[in-house]
Amino acid sequence: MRAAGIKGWQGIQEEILRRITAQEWRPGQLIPTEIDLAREFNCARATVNRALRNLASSGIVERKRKADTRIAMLPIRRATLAIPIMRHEIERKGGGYGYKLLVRSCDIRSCTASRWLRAPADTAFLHLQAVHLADGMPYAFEDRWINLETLPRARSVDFAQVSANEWLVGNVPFEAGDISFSAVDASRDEAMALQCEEGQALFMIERTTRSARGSITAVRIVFAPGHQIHTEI
Amino acid sequence: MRAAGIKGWQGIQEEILRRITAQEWRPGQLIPTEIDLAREFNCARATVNRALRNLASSGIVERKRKADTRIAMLPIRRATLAIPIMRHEIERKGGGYGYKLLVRSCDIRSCTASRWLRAPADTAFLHLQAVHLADGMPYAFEDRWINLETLPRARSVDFAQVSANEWLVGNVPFEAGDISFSAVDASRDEAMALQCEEGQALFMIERTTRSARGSITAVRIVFAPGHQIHTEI
DNA sequence: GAGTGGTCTAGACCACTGT
DNA sequence: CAGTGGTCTAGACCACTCC
Repeated sequence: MRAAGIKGWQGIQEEILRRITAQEWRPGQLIPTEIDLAREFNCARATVNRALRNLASSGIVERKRKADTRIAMLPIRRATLAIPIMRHEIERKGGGYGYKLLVRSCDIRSCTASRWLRAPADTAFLHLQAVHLADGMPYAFEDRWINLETLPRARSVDFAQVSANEWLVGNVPFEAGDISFSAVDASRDEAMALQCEEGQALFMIERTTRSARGSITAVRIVFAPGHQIHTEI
Repeated sequence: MRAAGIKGWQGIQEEILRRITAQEWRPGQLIPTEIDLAREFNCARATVNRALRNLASSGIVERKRKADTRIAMLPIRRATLAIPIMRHEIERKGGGYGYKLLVRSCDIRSCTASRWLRAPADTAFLHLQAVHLADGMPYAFEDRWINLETLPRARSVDFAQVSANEWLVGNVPFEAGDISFSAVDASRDEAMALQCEEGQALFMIERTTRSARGSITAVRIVFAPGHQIHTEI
């Protein structure tokens, strides 16, 4: 007979969480093996596995093979946050989307961009600057470098109508990359583009993306004052 | 015979990603059912399910039951970021951790905090302000409200030695909550606590946590200038 | 070498949802 | 009502790692 209320892998997950928060299992402690838990909960090992795998992806437990059975948390949590396309984000908030290209320079060499994208120093880039608008008001300012060695097609694209953001989504092999979030004081250019005061605090996202063939693009996006991103745990 | 190189649920995932980026399957389009894919890849449906479930959790595909079979992406990506304990974060960066409690006020009523935590207007709170230090330098300033109705134990805790951050981890039932990230101009208090200029751009995290018994705590953390959080996709 | 987690399979039942 | 994804089971093999 299974304990009352323990149903499915989610039920098992909840029971494990309960034991952790009730201090029955303490941070750093090893917990029983999948087989033992399956016996206890009277279910298949795969079900326990699913629960523990999910807990591991949330950072609640750590799993290694063999005697490093399962270690309970050294408490870290993971939050997942959505990285939408700018136009979708604005339209979801009920705003009318607008886009204005400010700068488009082809075949630029930039040490900064090369280092950022870990590309050879003489790599040719397409440099773009643009503003995304919500109901006509500046929403975000985007400063982007596109690697023309790995993405020569971009050379012939006029980014006046379609933002690089959207074009890349539809035209680029699946990407990996890093993302950073931080806060910066608005530079003169950014203040001008976003119609805010110089020095105002702006939320910034920097990201690089790369494919199997090499680095693709690096972008720095600063949002109009007050922007925030939100997620639930 | 299975197609060359397609092995396991990860292989299936990669093949699906390849088809998406190769434009064989386009954003918004329905893709074959699990059963059909299992036949094609010559594997069990559970294996296909695992691949598709993972893609769904990354935001690459959307899944609904029945005819809303599987819709390929309206391209959103999800990043997961770690939410560590302040002390661990600082120590991982190689800094010596320090902590200084600035304010501790018990049985405070605050309309702002009540609204923030969706608690009744006359809820009693414990109000804390503290600074986290890395190698003696201000690292983050924390302004926290703890709901004494749901967590009366907190009343008797002296948070001078152990940060609320850590105490809560070890003493509070498993939590849900929201997190927001934004950028703010340093207030006078924050500038003082962080030894920076008033008005400087600071990275801010706001989060609330709640348990089954009700809301627990709300906290606003501002980091010293230059702080950034990082993740990979 | 033995034990553990990672994964796969073949089959099954259920819940939801569009027709 | 029928079809789809969500989940569970019982059994199996493999890779890695600790002893």
